[in-house]
Amino acid sequence: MPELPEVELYSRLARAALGRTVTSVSAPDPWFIKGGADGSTLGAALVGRRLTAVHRIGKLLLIELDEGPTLGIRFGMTGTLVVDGREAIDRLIYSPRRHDPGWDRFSLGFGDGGSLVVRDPRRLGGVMLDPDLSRFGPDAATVSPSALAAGLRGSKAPLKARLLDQSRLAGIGNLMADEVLWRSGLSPLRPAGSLSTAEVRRLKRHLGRTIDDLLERGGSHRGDLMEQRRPGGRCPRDGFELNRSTVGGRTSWWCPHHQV
DNA sequence: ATTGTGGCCTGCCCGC
DNA sequence: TGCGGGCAGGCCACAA
Repeated sequence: MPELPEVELYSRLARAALGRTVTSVSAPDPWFIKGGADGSTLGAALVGRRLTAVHRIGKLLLIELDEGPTLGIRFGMTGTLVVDGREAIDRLIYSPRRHDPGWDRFSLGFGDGGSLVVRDPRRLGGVMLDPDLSRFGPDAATVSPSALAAGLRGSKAPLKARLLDQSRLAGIGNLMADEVLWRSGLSPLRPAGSLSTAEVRRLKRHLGRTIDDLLERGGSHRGDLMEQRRPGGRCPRDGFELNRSTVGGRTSWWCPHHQV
């Protein structure tokens, strides 16, 4: 599903549209437009503008337009980005493989005939103008060790819940949280504030490596733990049967032996 | 303020 | 063969 690695790949794909001018906006699904805008306000804000920059913060894609607003795109659980008919990701877990044109929830048409399309079967994503960035914590890909420690300090919430909290640390979703905790040897149930300095360092190290690996492998579902996230699944490291329960409101799998 | 819960969305999979 | 219930999780509103 679209977590930090997927959205990073989307942002790289979106850069193919830099410098082009928007000539049309299609927003057939009012539900998909967030923040009080609608199809006509989006059209008025975007048509005639040139794409000047693409950024990412956490799971949010940001597209800047010259002398215009910033377009924010969220991908929810099943959203993909398609530029000039090309997709950034060959397969998205939990998302249907077939294609229904009705799943194209928003698109920009460019003067050269190309397009940028947000495709989202389950409609959990959305687009907005000038998203509020103040509600995001530091991006998980670039967070400093001290900022990570500050984000965990003093919290009694389960470590995994804290990692999923986008206002504390932006970009981690359910699958990557399980993968990082498994690699770090930390239980998702540990109170976030109970980690020692050494454990925070270890978490930070594995966070960086996990993001690098998943980016290279092409998605958050390509983790080493993924295949065993199922009933009867066993820890790839030591063979113990994995625990499964809901932590932070999400289905969680972890090794009862080496994740402590 | 912090933490936890439930609901939204919809396609898919399993059992009957 | 068709059908219905359960499941998936990012995000938000709301409660304690």
